[in-house]
Amino acid sequence: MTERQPISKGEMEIARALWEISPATVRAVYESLPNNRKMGFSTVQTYLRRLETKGYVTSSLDGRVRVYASRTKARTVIRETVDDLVQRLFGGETMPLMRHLIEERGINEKNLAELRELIDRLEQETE
Amino acid sequence: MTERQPISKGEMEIARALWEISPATVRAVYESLPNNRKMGFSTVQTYLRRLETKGYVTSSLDGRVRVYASRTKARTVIRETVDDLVQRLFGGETMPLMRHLIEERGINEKNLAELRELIDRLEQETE
DNA sequence: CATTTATGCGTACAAGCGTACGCATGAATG
DNA sequence: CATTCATGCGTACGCTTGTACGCATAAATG
Repeated sequence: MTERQPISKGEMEIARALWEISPATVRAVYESLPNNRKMGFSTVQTYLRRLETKGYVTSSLDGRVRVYASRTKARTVIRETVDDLVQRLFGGETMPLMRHLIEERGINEKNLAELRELIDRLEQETE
Repeated sequence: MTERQPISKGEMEIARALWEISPATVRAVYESLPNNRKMGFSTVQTYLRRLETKGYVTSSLDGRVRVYASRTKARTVIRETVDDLVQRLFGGETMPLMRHLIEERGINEKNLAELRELIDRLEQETE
């Protein structure tokens, strides 16, 4: 695994936006942000530039417009980020986070069903 | 809820260490850190000072040794932190994180059982 | 063609972060 | 008692982060 510089919280939002629509221009990323998330165009530009420096995205000029594309898979970034969080906040244990999610964040009917399925599947594999 | 300044990753490790053994001196916190986590005594000291400034912990002098105590409940900090993460990395959806945890982080036999229980209990409450 | 609009790119800048040193002072040890 | 050890407290310092401005230039519009 290539050693990348850690991604920051703000960069993460942009990385996420990008890998939903990659490849995309700064404007496209900017406009894809949730409406409530007020962040200037040039801020997005800076984040994308930094993400490129850090190795998370690539870019190339299409005419004179720069187009950014994800370079690191979402799964990878998520894994690294979550691992780090679990390490720092729960000493490396997964279950406390699990518990927290189930107990403190709303899980609806459908999610419950899916969760059950996931667990079933995992149990299959385990034995 | 009192508006606190956001806690940083490093501070979080120390906050966690503290609420496991609070009240505790700098040294106690320092020594409670996992062995692999190399961080200087004075760094821990600085983190605790900053945590106090930010309102996460309190302290008082016992003789000439300062004793720190948690002031914000673990649950609260965890909620804030996880909410933020889920927002930035999953656009506010809980399930993707759930899925990630189940699929990408090792969950053993016993955890599976507990998970099942949690889900059952939640299902009771839901209806 | 003149003007407005959009973009790239360089630069900025204060606040926060991670990590720590040094000094003064009080406690412990020989 | 003299020396070593531990701690509080002030301060430091380069790096990162969040947020953005300004200029040059190219494209679109009137």
